[in-house]
Amino acid sequence: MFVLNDRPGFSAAEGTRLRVRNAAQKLGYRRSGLARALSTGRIYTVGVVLRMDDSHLYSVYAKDVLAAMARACRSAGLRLTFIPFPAEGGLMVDEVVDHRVDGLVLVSHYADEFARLVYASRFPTVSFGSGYAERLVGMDQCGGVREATRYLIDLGHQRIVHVSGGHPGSRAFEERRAGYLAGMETAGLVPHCYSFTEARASMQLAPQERPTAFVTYNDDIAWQLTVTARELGLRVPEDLSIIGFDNNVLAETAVPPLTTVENPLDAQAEGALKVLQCLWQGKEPPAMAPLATRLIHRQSTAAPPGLLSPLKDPTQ
Amino acid sequence: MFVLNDRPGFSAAEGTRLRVRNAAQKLGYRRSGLARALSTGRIYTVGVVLRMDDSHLYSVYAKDVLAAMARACRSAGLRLTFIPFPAEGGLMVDEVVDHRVDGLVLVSHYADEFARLVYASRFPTVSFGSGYAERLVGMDQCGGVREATRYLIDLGHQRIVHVSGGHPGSRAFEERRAGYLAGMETAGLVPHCYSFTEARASMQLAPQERPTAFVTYNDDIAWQLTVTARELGLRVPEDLSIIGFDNNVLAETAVPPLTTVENPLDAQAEGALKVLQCLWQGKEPPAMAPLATRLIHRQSTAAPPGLLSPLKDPTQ
DNA sequence: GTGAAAGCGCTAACAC
DNA sequence: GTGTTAGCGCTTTCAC
Repeated sequence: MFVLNDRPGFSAAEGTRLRVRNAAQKLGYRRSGLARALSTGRIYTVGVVLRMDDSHLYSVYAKDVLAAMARACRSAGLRLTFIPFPAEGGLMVDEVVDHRVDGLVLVSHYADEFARLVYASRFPTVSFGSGYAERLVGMDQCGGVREATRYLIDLGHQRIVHVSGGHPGSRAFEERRAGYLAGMETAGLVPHCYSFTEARASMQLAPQERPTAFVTYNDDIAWQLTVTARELGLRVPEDLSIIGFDNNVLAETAVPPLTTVENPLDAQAEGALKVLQCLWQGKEPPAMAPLATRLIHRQSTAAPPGLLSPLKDPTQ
Repeated sequence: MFVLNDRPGFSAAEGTRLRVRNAAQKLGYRRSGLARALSTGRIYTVGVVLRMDDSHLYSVYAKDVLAAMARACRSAGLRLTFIPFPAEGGLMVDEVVDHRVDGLVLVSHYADEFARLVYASRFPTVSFGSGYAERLVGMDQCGGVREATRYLIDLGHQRIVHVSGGHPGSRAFEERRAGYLAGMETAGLVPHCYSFTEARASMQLAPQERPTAFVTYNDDIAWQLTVTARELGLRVPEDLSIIGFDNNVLAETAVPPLTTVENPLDAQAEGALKVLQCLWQGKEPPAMAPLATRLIHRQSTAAPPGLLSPLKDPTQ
């Protein structure tokens, strides 16, 4: 009994200890993490609420977040329960706040109303990435995109276009856009924000008119753009520079590999867990400063075409 | 009290019912799924044990399996806990068999010794894909690859090579290989099984000597092979046909899109859950016949080069 | 040091 | 129908 529970300050002969263990095993005895959880109030499991993507099962972002959270949980001796948030229909708060997990990580964009209700329940909860503002462990998306834009400008680009993505109005959507706008404004260049369709159309303009660089919402879009460019006979990066966001597997495997803004998922995962741990100890966690992002240099960016010839009038 | 528990056969005025609900909510009352679990013996959660891939976080296969299981669980009103199986170090059986989940799904290849111990614990467990043989919900990998090989033969190929992958000795490794061997044998062709490195080297042989088609272990390898082929100046499928396995996102996005053997993950996920449900009801589930696979026709396969000219002596 | 008992928050079986 | 109670398997506290 006591040997099984490892009662502190219990000493038995090693022989006895072993015999008890064996007998227990033979009887098929397994300690119930469940009963322990009810008794201690901790089940050592965190729930990760992740929007189900209608597109390819789950996006590669979702998968990477899950992997990062899984790693962080494992280091922390925690288990991870995956709670998909259905695109339509959503989730009842009671479904998630029922103590089958010790805490919740709300990942990025899902209905804010849901997040509000979860926080209102006072259940230990933290937001991951670019989601609901309350108790958010996020990164400096705006700064990252600003740096990317700046980089293109330094290469000599002027007709730089931002290609939006994600959910309009979402934090990620707005901040990445804002980073681009800030970068352009600092350089005194006129900004253009396109949808994917508009970006595609713009590629078909005459060389003097079309954009020489795209700063995109994420790697998925950047990837699509490289494919489209190839189809249209444009070379990347010679004719067109493209920058992504996330630094996921697509950025690495694209042809050419994408210059992109790194999204520090592991750091965010650890940060999120740290917040939950504070909450479990009853302390209100300190506000987390957005994590720094950095630009990963690969082969999808270069000086704009014609830069070697004398600079022409940048009108238009 | 009873309205909160939805006691069967309890009838109160709707008004009262509502008032009670509101009061409860105001007090922040949440039903504890935990206590209920201890009481009923069901926590409505299944654990999915998935090998952590040292390579890209988790392989796309792992992600797709997780997605399929997540969908199946959701339809069944179950929650999914993700239990990563660390590549080195493994997992203690007690860690997983502790009643924080109702049952376990063991996905594909991890140490068989672990699987054996888990089954020995008599905890409700099922194997998914191509893993441990006991209570396995799998598909007909052998038949799928045989069909793929057959297809290439029908196109006129003769120098068809199998490119192995995965863990040598694992079920998946052996069965897919066996499917290839069977296909070749039926046609009276001599089989060659290469590693990825060998396959790569073979591409550099003279046109008359190099393979005209690869049947690969999975889409990841097939994808790599298309990249390698392009680097070497070989055209797919004009110079070289390639067939993958899994039909995952890589098969779709590869250039050209890959002909591949579909891995019916959703069906397997549902099957696995069905098995667990039997187990929960105390019935030993019927042995599941391997699910049928089918060949998805895309653009990475064509007749071998030179087929239009008179057939030359197929020596060598 | 070792045993007994209360209690975590539910469900299910049993009285009223 | 409606209230009461035992008990799920642990941890913790309190007696011995």
